[in-house]
Amino acid sequence: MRQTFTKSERLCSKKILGELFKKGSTAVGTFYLFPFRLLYLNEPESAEALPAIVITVPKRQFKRAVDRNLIRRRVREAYRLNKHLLFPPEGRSRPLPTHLALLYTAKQIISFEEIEKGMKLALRKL
RNA sequence: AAUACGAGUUGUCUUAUCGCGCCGGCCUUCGGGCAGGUGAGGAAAGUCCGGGCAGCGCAGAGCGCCAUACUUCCUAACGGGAAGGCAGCCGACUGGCGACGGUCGGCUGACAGACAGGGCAACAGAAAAUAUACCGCCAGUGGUUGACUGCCUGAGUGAUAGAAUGAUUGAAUAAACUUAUUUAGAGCAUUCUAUCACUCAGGCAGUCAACCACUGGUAAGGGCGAACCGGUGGGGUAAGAGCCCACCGCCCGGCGGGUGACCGACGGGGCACGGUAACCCUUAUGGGCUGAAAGACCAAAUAAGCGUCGGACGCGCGGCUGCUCGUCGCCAGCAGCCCGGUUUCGGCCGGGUGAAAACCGACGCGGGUAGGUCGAACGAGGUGGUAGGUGACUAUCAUCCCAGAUAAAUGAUAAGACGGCUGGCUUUGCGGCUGGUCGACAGAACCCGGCUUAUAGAUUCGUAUUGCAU
Repeated sequence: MRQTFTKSERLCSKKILGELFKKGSTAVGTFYLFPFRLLYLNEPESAEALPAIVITVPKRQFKRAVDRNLIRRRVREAYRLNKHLLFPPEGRSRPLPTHLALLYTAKQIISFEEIEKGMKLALRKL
């Protein structure tokens, strides 16, 4: 599959974001896997589309906008290059999430290889 | 050449793979696809000033609040900038006995007003705001001490003169060498007297010095302080003092120069007028408030409301008069009308009459949520030339179009180059080969003009110092 990352794959709606980050919601699945915390949401009616994702980097940890930009771009690249793992050749056992949030939780800027490693594990787990 | 300081410029590059936003073009099964173009900064940062723009507010005036504060200019505007003035500091040269000044260069300055008014000033110090007098200096008075001078008294010493006594010596005489006597002279010693000198003691007087006390003069000097009532040199004085003089500084005056801040020489005044306005205050000037999450528009959903249509349900049953129709009654239609109670009025209640509304559905309007569009990328615009201006800057001509996202693009990875640091091998050396590591500060968000702050490295110019060569 193509390694694109278009607008439809980005989660922009404030409403869905609010739903995703609402505490205690049963519809939201979550797990932690270094260096990310993942939040995801299923909506059955939109079946085979790619999920819309959002990446967050905490401002508390990284004061400079330059640093946050760098991390976000690395994470995005890691997702873009590895999102084919969401569609294993033997077929999915669980329904594909429609909305996905990637929260960067590491305390410092880490290299692209490490981010990619974590991203692969996370996508396989999904 | 190196280093330091100041002013400026710049602030990594290339290729490959996979991607992203925007633009117009083509294709499209309307989901999108294709190739092309384009895509972070000097500070995009801080959000400290100023403006554009937008909404709201707004008769006029006053008070309050905030900001600014040497002058002139620049600018859309500014708390920004330019040029200039003044003050302070530093450097070089230079004049003067000195206080202090002159010229050039650099740096710094919230640099309006302290006779409009009020307030404040720790500690130290004698004294801190109508000055004062601690030490000191000077004069006078009194006392003490000392020194000197003069006089008086007493004592001592010495000298001179006289007298007395004593021995000695010379001469003469006598006697036996020696001795005796006489005589005069000389000096010596002692004593006394007188005079003189010196020393000591005492007294009196005077002068001087030191100390103490008091009275007065003084503010030169010392000392205190952030600051204390002009400074220097001379005269003057008991000591001193603008007390007097010259100069320096200050104040006042008109004159001249400058757009102005201010400057200049001249004349006058012996000199007063302390600091703090970053305490209140005064004066002058400016400021309406809020910010693009402003604001405008489109608009799924959806509440109230409105309109149209349709449906369903309910109401209709009181009285009188007249007219019409009618053979009369009954019935029907038309027209008109109120009645009672309370109340100041408006009006209210009940009844009556008439009308409307109330229910459901559909559609439309309206409204505006999700979402979207604009605001919002041609501008106080960039670059170059010409002209004006000391300059900030302005005018004009030519030329260019240069990010536009919106949970927010401008990237990720790899390789190489370049530069810095560093290790190894090699070379007399220049250098060569090879490995490692690092490549600053920092990411547009409505747009401009400034200010401030951050910044590895490279580089230009100027100044200073040092080294080398000539």
